[in-house]
Amino acid sequence: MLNAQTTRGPKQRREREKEALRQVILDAARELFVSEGYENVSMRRIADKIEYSPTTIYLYFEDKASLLFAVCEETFAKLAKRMENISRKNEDPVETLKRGCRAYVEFGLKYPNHYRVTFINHPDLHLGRDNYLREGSMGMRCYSHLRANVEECIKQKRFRRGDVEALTQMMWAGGHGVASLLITKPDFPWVNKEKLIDLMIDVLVDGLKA
Amino acid sequence: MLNAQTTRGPKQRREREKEALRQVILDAARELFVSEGYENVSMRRIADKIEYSPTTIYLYFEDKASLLFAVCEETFAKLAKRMENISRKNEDPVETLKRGCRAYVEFGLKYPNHYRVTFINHPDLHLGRDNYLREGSMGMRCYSHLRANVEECIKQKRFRRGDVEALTQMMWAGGHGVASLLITKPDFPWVNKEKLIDLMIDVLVDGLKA
DNA sequence: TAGTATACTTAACGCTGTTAAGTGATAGCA
DNA sequence: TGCTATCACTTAACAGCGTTAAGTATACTA
Repeated sequence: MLNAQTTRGPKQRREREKEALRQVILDAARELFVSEGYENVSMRRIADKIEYSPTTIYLYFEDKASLLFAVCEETFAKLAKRMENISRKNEDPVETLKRGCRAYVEFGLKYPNHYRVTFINHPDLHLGRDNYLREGSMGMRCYSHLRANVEECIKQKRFRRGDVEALTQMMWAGGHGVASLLITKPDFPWVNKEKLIDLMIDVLVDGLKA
Repeated sequence: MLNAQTTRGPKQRREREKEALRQVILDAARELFVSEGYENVSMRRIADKIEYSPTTIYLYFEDKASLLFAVCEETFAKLAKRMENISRKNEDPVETLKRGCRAYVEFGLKYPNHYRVTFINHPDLHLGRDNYLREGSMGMRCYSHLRANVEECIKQKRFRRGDVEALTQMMWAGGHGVASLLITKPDFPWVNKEKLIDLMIDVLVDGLKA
């Protein structure tokens, strides 16, 4: 029984090739989505880039939104990793929370089109396809991490208020407000971006402190 | 010279009729945009609704985005009025600021599709068509009003910090963060909406207080 | 009353996401 | 080794989109 449950053989080779093409499609889509924005990229353009016919993509992804969803999961995973690194380095929970929020906003500013499609636009939302923050997703992992941060601050009695869930959502909303406005309204006469980010985080934390 | 610079006559009548049709188009567009969202409404659907051919719309508006822009101006005007009413009623500037922010967020939640197109989505943004907050626009009027609110708080030494512009933008970002997340992620397990709104505003103001 | 300007429509262009049907190679079995 | 069925992929098409060029009546002017 040499070939039972092996990773070799023609069947396995084809499976690997399928997986490889899936990744090629995903890479092409990510590159185009990030550089030009979801709405400005057509399935035909992605197909052109990888030198396959447009319909081939549909053999690997249900539709355009699914493609976007897969790309977003990768992005979220990166962000989650980044935030977890910050937690490991720092001891003070309040400082960790601040740095985490900062990392979140700057991540958004660094990859604006990515942030757009992941946190702002949500195409086909109204159709109940809001998978981006479902249980077990990378987005939820980011949220849970932020939540743990906030919880630690409360546990150590650094905050005056105690509703973990509400406080987490408020911190998220504060970061998202700054990030999304800076991204979607680049022509507005903003004060210095870094200053605005710091101000939001500092004021929120100040307002919470015991 | 009875007819010199009069408001009557065939020429004037036609002008009035033109203006009337413009408003009919605008009303139809607003209704569809608000109930179904900008992206899900086609020019042909608007045309059907008013029983004209699609091309007629282009005699009154440059393109779909212009139509949206006109609708947004109306929305902004409503919001501006609402905020100005609050200022007139209240004496305490901090309370006024809080109520103004609250009004802003609740306005967004009441007209989510309107808020989407006005503050979140911005189609054709990347093409430099970000007219929504240009000088003299209704959007800018709202912002200026908020700014005046903040300025009054600072003048009366109710706040610890003094950068009017930065503080205004932070308050806006806080409100926008809550509004946009609640609108774009309705499936997320939010805490009570009212509570989240109040929390954000209270914590921000607390963090600013002298 | 003839001619022109105005208000609107018809038909089309080049896109879009998506799908049904078709093709050609390959793998497994007789 | 030869047949068949499966698999990976493509071609062609559908129904829709925003937008525009060209055409047609109608109403006003001279």
